[in-house]
Amino acid sequence: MIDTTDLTRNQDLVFKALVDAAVPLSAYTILDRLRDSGLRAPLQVYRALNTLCEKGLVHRLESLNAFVACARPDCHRHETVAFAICDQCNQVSEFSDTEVEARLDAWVRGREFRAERTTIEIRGTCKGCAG
Amino acid sequence: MIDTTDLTRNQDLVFKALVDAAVPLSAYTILDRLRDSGLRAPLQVYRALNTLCEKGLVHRLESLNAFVACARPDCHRHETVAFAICDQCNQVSEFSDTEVEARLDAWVRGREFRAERTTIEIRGTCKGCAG
DNA sequence: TTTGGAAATGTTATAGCATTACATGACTTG
DNA sequence: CAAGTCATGTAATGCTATAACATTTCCAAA
Ligand SMILES: [Zn+2]
Ligand SMILES: [Zn+2]
Ligand SMILES: [Zn+2]
Ligand SMILES: [Zn+2]
Repeated sequence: MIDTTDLTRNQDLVFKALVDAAVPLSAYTILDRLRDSGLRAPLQVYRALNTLCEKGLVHRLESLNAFVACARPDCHRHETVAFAICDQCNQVSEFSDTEVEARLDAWVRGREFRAERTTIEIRGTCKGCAG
Repeated sequence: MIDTTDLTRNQDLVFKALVDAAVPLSAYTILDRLRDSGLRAPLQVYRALNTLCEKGLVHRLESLNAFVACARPDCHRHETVAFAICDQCNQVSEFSDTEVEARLDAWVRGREFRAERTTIEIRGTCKGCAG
């Protein structure tokens, strides 16, 4: 289980901003929303985001250059998490698939490639927006 | 099979720069390497890259903000291509796995999500660099 | 041959994302 | 207290990508 009690002030502000948004936010959007709370510079946000990502409370979405609060407290049981991202409403669905993990792992092991971090992002349109 | 004969001047320059490099390059690195060939502005490179990506001759690597020449002339038979990227030597291995595609497709179809573009990128260390 | 449309190009400026460098402060531990 | 570590503050800079607009090239239809 993930611990949210030992966050510093800035980390807590950034995390709460992402949880409130419920959709991915860029670092600069987070900064704008936290200026009234005292944040002044991008680096304050990026530092908090780095720590939050390391703790697994936040995920970086590479194809958006944005960050989203983790939707699944147990996602750390998986090495790899996948994201389905709706380009209309920005909703993100986070999931994992052990078979996908196994196939990718088999591929890299077969080539003696040491995997550190895997990104899986599906961009498209969600059910509600396609309707 | 992919056709490389109908490229415009700028597209051809950018494509050859990527083929020569054999590793991913950022748009600005490409621009630097092509200044002697007449390119002056980022947009000239980005426009060529967009076209090359649409044709499937080039892939964008989201986790690097960089571009790489397609290594597999037949990769278009697959909706989805995966990349193993060595952070030491920058070598990229491009592959596809129909089972991975099928599992991801099953997930999105189950939620009536319409997938447009899927990114799979594995960052790590290749066999040669791990020693 | 002319003409009109589509696509590519050239150029400047600007917007958006991320890090470097350095100084300061808070807190712990011996 | 002194030293070490971690978080913070601030300014400056660098990297990535697009907007806006003018011009040129090419090709096909009239
Ligand atoms: Zn998660
Ligand atoms: Zn949607
Ligand atoms: Zn390819
Ligand atoms: Zn390597």
